[in-house]
Amino acid sequence: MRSRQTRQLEAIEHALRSAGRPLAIAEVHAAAAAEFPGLGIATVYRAVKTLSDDGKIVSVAYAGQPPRYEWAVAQHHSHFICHTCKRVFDIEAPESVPLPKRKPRGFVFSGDEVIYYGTCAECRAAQK
Amino acid sequence: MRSRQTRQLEAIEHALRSAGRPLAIAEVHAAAAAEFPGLGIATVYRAVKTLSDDGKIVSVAYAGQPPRYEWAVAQHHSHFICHTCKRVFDIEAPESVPLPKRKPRGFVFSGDEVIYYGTCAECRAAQK
DNA sequence: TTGGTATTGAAATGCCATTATCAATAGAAA
DNA sequence: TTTCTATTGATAATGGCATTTCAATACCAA
Repeated sequence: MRSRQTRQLEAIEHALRSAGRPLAIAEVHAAAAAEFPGLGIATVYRAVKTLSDDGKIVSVAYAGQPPRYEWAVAQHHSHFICHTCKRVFDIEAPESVPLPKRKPRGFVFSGDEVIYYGTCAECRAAQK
Repeated sequence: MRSRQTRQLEAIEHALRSAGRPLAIAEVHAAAAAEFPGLGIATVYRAVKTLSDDGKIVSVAYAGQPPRYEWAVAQHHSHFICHTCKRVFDIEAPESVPLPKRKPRGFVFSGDEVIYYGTCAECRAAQK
């Protein structure tokens, strides 16, 4: 039961809230440590766990990458993954995704998700 | 450089080829061991690595789950993930996925992927 | 068949993200 | 302030896969 407001907590929350995209633990640590030097990695893990339990952030994980966390927003959105740097960006979700024409007998669908792949602006600039 | 054809290799290849869906290492081991009792897990890792290097199988990985491997097929397809057992099934890919209306400046898209979620027939039957 | 050696199984080892430990620190109530 | 104790940071411990090691085994060319 968290009962005290600390500077490190504020830095971590701020990092996640202002990122606008899902951050891996290492990314959260880097961003928050810029605001609060000396921040320990264990504190990041603890804070992320608390924020996750409280529903303030949600986790996202893709293909062989460590889980990432992003500030929970009501609005539905999709993700864009850069093949080069592996970072995940938020993009506007498509209006609708077609249901598969055939589904295996007995399967019940509950949702879907679209992932777009490509190269982000930074990586594209870097490889020129 | 693999230069001998062994029974364990055959069992592993057969398991992957006949599965029709991506298998985790543990699943490959279970299926192949049914055909070749005593099969070691290290052999599965070695075989999967070789098959992967040869391009005979491709790997897929989702959210917190270990990577899975499926026999490489030319045909494009999507995956269905069962929320309950976490297994991944192949399903026919949708004809087309809408491109996002707005893309961040400088991003270049190279492809997309749709993941469907739900409950598989087995798990649905089990929870009744 | 036989012999040389690639391959195997079991166990040890490596790797690394996450968690637990614990003394020191710093919120915040009084 | 002072005091109590939640929280922190450093680091050790853990847990999970994955890889390496090595003596025993079994392909397969001759």
